[in-house]
Amino acid sequence: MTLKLYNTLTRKKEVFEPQDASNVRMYVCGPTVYDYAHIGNARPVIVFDVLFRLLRHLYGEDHVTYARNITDVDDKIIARAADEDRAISDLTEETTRQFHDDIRALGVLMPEDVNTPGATPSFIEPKATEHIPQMIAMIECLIASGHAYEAEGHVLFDVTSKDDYGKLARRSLDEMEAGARVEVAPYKKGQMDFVLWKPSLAKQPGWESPWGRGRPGWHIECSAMSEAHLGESFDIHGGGIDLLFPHHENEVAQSECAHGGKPFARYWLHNGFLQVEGEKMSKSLGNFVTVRELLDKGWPGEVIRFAMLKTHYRQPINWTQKGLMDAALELQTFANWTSDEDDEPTSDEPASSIVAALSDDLNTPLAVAELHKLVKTFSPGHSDEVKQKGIEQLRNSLRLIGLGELDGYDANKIASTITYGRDGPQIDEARVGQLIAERTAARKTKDFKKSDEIRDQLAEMGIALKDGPDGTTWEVAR
RNA sequence: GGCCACGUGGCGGAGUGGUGACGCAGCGGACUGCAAAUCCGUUUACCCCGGUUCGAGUCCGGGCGUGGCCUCCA
Repeated sequence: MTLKLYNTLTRKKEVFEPQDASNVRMYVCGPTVYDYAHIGNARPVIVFDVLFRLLRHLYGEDHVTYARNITDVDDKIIARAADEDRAISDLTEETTRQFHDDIRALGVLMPEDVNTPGATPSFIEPKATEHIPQMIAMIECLIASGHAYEAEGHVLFDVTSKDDYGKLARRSLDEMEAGARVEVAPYKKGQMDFVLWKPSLAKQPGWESPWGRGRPGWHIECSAMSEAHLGESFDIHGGGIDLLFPHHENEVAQSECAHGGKPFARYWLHNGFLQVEGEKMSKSLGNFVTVRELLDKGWPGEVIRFAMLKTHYRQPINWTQKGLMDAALELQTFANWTSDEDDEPTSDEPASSIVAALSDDLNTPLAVAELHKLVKTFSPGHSDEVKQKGIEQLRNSLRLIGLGELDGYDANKIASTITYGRDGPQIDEARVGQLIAERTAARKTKDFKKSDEIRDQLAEMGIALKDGPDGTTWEVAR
């Protein structure tokens, strides 16, 4: 199966050819830990989790290395900790824990899920604060090679020292300088030069360095951590499109200059942006949707994940309540088939149509369409053998996109929880049971007038009935 | 202001030079006492204006709209 990926570097869909098929390496920019992850933060985590799963499927579980960092030193963190009058490590550790809880609920693979104790880990979650020496070493190397300079306690990268600076974001220095709107710090040689290291006040977190006590600039951590865990040159670098400039451009500049011009990441993947109910998600509009809020409200992680994957990763998403509900109902179609398992699986192979869809630049919406088509191949009137094989393929295919845990899934219950809250409406279950018994009795004597009256009465109480072969069941109407 | 994306049926959302993806909703049918659920079938589309082509949602140019980056925010 050929994997094709859209490479931001070339702005084309390309056939993916790893440097070393026995060790495919991917780096993704992770969160800055100072607050709950919002739905926009969750997107790259989910998208690249699917890619990680696909790579493991295509190249073998032992032949993929994935690094997704935690940024735990940053001015936003410093400011938040100061606001809340708490220790920085306290804030970053708690936020990291919350982040892990959230994404685990979204069905995202965690290092402990894939790493074997004692073996080389295939999933690393490096922290910036644990790589300060590597950052300092890289900065020293950049100074020594004439790409960086020290000024007033800062170390800055000289963008004019790299001929092809701007190649990833496709901007020229002239354009950027013409379009710049900010005042330039007086110690900068060029207005686009960016900080590699900056001095820290006594109160701020800092590390001793050749340039005094200070802390790293924003971009250097990813260059240092990817080098430490994936090497100077690796296959895939992922992140949100918003990071393209300046963050990723500057990573390229730092790494390639520190590595004697050796190419940095070979394939750059960027996920699209997200809006909420048609508006930009912003603090000023007060429409930030955190993963935690959605989970607390009663949206299962699988629904959030599925809603995300229904849109191609490069497209913008308009995140809406209706979209979530649609996703919840659609997921029921698959859960209907996968929930009851009795037979031992004979294979863990997903359907080739789903692998093919994912292999075409991670086309998850097409993969979902293929899942529906797969269900149609076995749903009604087929032999048990065909059905069994189909269900197995469906289950394996869902697992490939991280939706393998649908046992007990109940869209109606979800809808009811969302509508009425976790405690639900006040329902007198004994009374409901009594009415249903009365109705059943009426139906037995073919007194359908009375039977329908009772059903109407229950409907007014917010109860919907289902008459099945094994009797009548009820649920909260939505 | 500069640079970059995106704009598909009532809604969501793939595709991207030549047979109407797929899902929801709607409509018709099966099932059901009637419904619900489930299953089967099915109507509706490519922002606007030019151009290229035998043929354009699909390529090119212009316009409009939305969004992103350039500046802390993903």
